[in-house]
Amino acid sequence: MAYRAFFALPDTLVTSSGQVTNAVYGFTSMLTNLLRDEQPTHVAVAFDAGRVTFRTEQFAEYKGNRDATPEVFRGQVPLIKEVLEALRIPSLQREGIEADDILATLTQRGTEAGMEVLICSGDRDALQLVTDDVTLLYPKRGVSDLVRMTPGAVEEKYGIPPERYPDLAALVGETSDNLPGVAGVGPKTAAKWVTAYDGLDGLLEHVDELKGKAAQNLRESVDQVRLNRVLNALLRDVELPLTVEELALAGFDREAVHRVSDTLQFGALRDRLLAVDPSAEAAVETAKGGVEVDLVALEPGELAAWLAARAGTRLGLDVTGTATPGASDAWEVALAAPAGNGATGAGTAVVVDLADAAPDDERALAAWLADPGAPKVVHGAKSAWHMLAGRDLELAGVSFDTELAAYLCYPDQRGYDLADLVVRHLGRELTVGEPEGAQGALDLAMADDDDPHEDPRSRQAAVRAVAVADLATALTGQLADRGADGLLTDLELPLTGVLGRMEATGIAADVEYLTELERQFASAVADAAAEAYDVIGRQVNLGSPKQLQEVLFDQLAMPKTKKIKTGYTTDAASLQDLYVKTGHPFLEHLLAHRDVTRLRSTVEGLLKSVAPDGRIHTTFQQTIAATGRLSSTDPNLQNIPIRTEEGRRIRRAFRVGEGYETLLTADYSQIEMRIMAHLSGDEGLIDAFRSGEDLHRYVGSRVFDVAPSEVTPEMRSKIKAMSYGLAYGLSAFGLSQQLTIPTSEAQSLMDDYFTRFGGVRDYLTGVVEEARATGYTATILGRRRYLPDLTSDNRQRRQMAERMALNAPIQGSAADIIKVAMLGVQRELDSRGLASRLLLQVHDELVVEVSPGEREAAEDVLRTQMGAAVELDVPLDVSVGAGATWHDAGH
DNA sequence: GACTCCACGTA
DNA sequence: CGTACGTGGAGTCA
Repeated sequence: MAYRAFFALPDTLVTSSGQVTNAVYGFTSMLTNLLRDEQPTHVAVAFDAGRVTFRTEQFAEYKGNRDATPEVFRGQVPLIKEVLEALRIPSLQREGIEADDILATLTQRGTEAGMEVLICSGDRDALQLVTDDVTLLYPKRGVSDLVRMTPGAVEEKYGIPPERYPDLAALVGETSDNLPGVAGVGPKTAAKWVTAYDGLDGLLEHVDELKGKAAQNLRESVDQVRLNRVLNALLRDVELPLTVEELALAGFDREAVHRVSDTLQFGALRDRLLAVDPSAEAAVETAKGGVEVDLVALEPGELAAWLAARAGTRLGLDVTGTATPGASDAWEVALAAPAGNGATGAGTAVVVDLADAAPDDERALAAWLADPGAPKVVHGAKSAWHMLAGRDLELAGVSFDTELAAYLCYPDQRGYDLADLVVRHLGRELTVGEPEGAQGALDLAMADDDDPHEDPRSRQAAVRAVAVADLATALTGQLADRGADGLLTDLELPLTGVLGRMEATGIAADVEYLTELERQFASAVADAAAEAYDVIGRQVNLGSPKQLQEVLFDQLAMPKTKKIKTGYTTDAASLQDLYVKTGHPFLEHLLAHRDVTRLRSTVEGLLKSVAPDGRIHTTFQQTIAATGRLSSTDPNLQNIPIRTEEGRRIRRAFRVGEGYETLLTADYSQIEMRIMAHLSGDEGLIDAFRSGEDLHRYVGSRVFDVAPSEVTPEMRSKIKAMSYGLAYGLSAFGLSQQLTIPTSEAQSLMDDYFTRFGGVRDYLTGVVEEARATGYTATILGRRRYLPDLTSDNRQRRQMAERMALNAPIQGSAADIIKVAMLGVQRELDSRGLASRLLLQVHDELVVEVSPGEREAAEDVLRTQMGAAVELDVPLDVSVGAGATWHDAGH
């Protein structure tokens, strides 16, 4: 069936890392439909074990006409087995035996056990197994269109009962098995003979009585026919490691289903798959039983006592509201003691409606939330912090964050949705357990609006709070297994508060200036477009790569660029290249148009993001980057232009705010190279940093074997490109492209580099080897990234994973360091009573808004805390700049 | 409207 | 055939 899927589906079904998935996708899809439509109680999947079987021993040419199994298919077989493992469906195979023999054996045993049996196979030999209790689902077309072959259907199609089918096949032959049939004998003749003589044996006994050409041919190939009959008989007594009872569907390993769906990039198929999980129903039923949450309806004023009764217990906390930095609000708070404590196994929860809580309860809640000694578990502490801050409620004492914990355990995952984590780690669905007597959500919705305990949304909040508390227990162990408990407690969790403050503060924007900038960029866009249209004599959408391809490669017949999925690339590097080759003025205007369009859209985005307070509040994502970096969204303030003068104009729009003295920026110089020096222990590189000499000049003098003063700017830039490239797994080819030099020259440059800095080479090869052995890379603070693809059979996937393994410890350690520094900076600003405040982080840079008179103190805090974040074998160099705008504060 | 692809900005 | 991100526009599909 997998093989059929392989041919039925296009090989363009491929993951982003290049793994073709048509066979595994098609197979899984078919299996999903079977599970859904047939509702089997027991399932197994049989595999062929190899080309050599007992049949090839009896007839060397058996299946000898088959081409070698395509590599692209073969590579997917282990993936199919992974899927099956996740579904807890046994895979069976045996050396020397074919899959259909295993199916025949299982059919035999199942029938003996009184079961009804369904066989799904593309091999017609399986027809012989069909009985009143056994149906063959035979693929008609592709893999989704299955015909139910019952005894009646076999009879109708072949004119014989199923048990006679092998007799017929022996006479007709089987092309796909390379079994020759009797010349001139097709299914019609064969069926007639088999019926007339009551089977093949009867026929062969009376072979001399038959008349005609076909009969003559039969007499000449009796031996082959007998052999065919022996070979096409399926074995029904293969020794198997499992009994049929052991094939009972156990329910999916949902975590594994998610994991394998992640790697295979199953989207809709993942959902279809999870929807047919036989265990899901059980989970939902449990929830319906109402054992998940016991939502206590407190009388006004009772919250303090409820909390006091649970003093010291870690409670789950769920805040409902909106977490828009600078405009956040909280509406409702749910608190829960974890399930499993009470006799019923249900979590106990209370819900506080912030809009109309009794003053006593409000005070009790505020005190508990702000109490650092009252431990809390949250899913997404930063959001909760924002929402509560919107109500002037302080949040402290968060001892666990299930979102951050899941991120630290599985940093490569796309998201950490609470419902998904609950399913993965608790084997439950995040559904509202219905209270005793209630008929459903509709009744709940129609209940008294004023009582939060009757509101389904309140119950949902309570369920989340319980789930978070339970999840914390499950994830605590996993976190400890990965040695990441310290990272959570000492780094990521305290950082949420720092980030929350930064986001809430925002950075002041000069709206008038931005508006004027937008006007200028917009007019430059129009000019560039007009000139471009003029050159080619027509108007096209310059923002459409598709239309540009027509202009460049059809109308102007320019040389083709690098191929991409949708034709040929029109990216800036290629356009520049084309311009050098053709000197065509259209390209000049097009490139200018691109630049200025981009700038305009950046400015537009910023203008849209300015909040009523005149500041831009980004959101720092703490659980996105697999290396441990932060990312910035809505808007992204980590990719504001800096390289070109035009772009730098945008940085002037970020200003020191009213009532503050100046902006201060502090960045680490060459932090990644310093980490490389530290991790590799390469003495040359360490000396380079200790010498205080310009790094690239120093390295250049060693590689080119000249005095540092002799290093030309050209040499220096080559060295710089290579040094940074090394941390990304740059190849000689990549280097040659970047520097526009021959690959051979790039290769010898790299060779020379590694001769001088052997420690770097040893480190880089060592880090990949170690990651392959352990399965993960680690940063200096022990942040892990798991890279299962390091042992992939697929070269593209493997090499991609190798480059990730090279980069992750370096980029990730830099991320660790600046996070530690941020905690230190915040702590020092607070303890010294300074009003200056952190605004932004851009991977190796911090931006601070300085309160009047604190210029020197703030700079001291930045230099000290950033410089002392960790102890490396090389100094951490920090450079600081000040100015009224981000541009002027830069350096 | 949801999604993918391309292109491009940052470190 | 260099890692890590986020965004906006074009194009496509249901």
